[in-house]
Amino acid sequence: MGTTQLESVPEPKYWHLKTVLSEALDSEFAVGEILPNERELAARFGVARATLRQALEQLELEGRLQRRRGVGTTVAPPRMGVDVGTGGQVWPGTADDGWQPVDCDLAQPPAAVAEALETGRDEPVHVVRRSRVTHGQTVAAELLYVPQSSVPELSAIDAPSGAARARAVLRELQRRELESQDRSVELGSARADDAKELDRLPGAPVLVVTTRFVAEGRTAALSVATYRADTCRLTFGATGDVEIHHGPERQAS
Amino acid sequence: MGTTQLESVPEPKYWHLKTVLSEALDSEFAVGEILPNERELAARFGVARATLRQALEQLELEGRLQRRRGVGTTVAPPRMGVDVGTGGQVWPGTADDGWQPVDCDLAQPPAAVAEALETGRDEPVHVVRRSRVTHGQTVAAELLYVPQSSVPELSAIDAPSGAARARAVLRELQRRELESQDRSVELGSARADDAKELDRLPGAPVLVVTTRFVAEGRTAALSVATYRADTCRLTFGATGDVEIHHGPERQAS
DNA sequence: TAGTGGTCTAGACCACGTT
DNA sequence: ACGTGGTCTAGACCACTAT
Repeated sequence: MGTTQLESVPEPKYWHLKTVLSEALDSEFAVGEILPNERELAARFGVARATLRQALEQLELEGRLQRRRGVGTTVAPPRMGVDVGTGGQVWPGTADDGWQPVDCDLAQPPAAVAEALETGRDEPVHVVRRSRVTHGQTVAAELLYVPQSSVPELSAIDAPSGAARARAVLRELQRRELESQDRSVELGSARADDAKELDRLPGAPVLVVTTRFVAEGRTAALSVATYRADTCRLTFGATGDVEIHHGPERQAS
Repeated sequence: MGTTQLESVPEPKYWHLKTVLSEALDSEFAVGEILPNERELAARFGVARATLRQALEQLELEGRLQRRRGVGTTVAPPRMGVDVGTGGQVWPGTADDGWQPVDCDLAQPPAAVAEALETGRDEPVHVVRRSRVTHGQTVAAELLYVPQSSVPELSAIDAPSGAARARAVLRELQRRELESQDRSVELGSARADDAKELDRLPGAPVLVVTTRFVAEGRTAALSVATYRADTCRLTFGATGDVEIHHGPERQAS
């Protein structure tokens, strides 16, 4: 037969689109460049806008694109390597690692956190909020849960709340001896408050890094940090400059 | 005024839906239970099917649901903790960690990999494929790139390819002294082949763990492992049984 | 063959940032 | 005010799994 094998394996349109766009990004666009808008791209490829969006969503998930409402779709720079677990075993706030205390108050933690901290169900704990800024961008938001028993000498008079109190809690925590820590990473979606801090929409994909700090045989603190999954590559160990990435990258003029 | 504050902050429908469903999952459904189908759920909530699907997608991303074409939507068990980086610094294949060699052949690596390996552009390297099985489920697929210079004594006669050769490459690799290794984690989407191995659709969200093995000052091997993001929580360090999770969970009868 | 989730369409309106 | 991406609808058909 003279027929070429058309769609004998019906690859989804959005998948094929994604491939085509991905190659175009490598060869025809520079980092920071603005793509044509969705309606035009859809028309150009002869698909419905929803289908085009499905392809764009995937590319954004992979960190190739950045979309902003009211602005447009731009070509994203390669993901930045963000070091997690500097030097292995240190209390939070010890190193100058880009974490900035935001505020702190006393609140009842979620049930799952209370369980990990081995505190009573209704016992309030210190909740320290911090945000991490790298290369001028907020890449992570953290909630650090510290049981009152972990910082017994904290004076309530110092500051009732706010960044000053956050620093005080961290300072008291660092006076204890850190036995060990363990960490886990999983995929999540940004809660409304985290999303705002990270300059993303609610539900945006994030990498949730949970760290448990152990001192004197007990969980002395629990950190839940949410990193922007689109722009961050979490690195562990010495050098964080390994670049495993797609093709050529140029800079927008 | 007698008006209640209706939608003064117009929260998206799918977002609200997600919240409602999430609570229902906690209180009214058991792990493994099958939800009503999408058309019925959409009708029940009075939304279009696409909107309902947007909520389900998010819940699946968070590991709360599992959807299978032709079958239905089921309540997912809590994510399993998968240890990454057992004992810190060991060659792949040393520990009994659930990794199984699949096959191996000589191929030209992607440009980015060749760069990290510091091999010549067109120089073929050993590509070992392995898959990791935990609790009876394939949770990860790996491509391990090993330059020929890292396993100089590998005899070509042993086996031309296949699992036997994969084991041979690993064995030779383990004879060298491992200096250090560094690792990074980022979000990706499954390529077609990985997706098949992981029993997911192409484009499914995965956690990509890249490990660089250093021996004699050079990158002796590079591992790119893709983990199912929906079912896995990657753990680092001693105990991997910290459970930071949502509400109550029951078991399906 | 029946029922499920996956893909796709062609519209509409809304929220947001810029001008 | 305008243009962007974000949300939503009401359909249609397809691919897969189980019976």
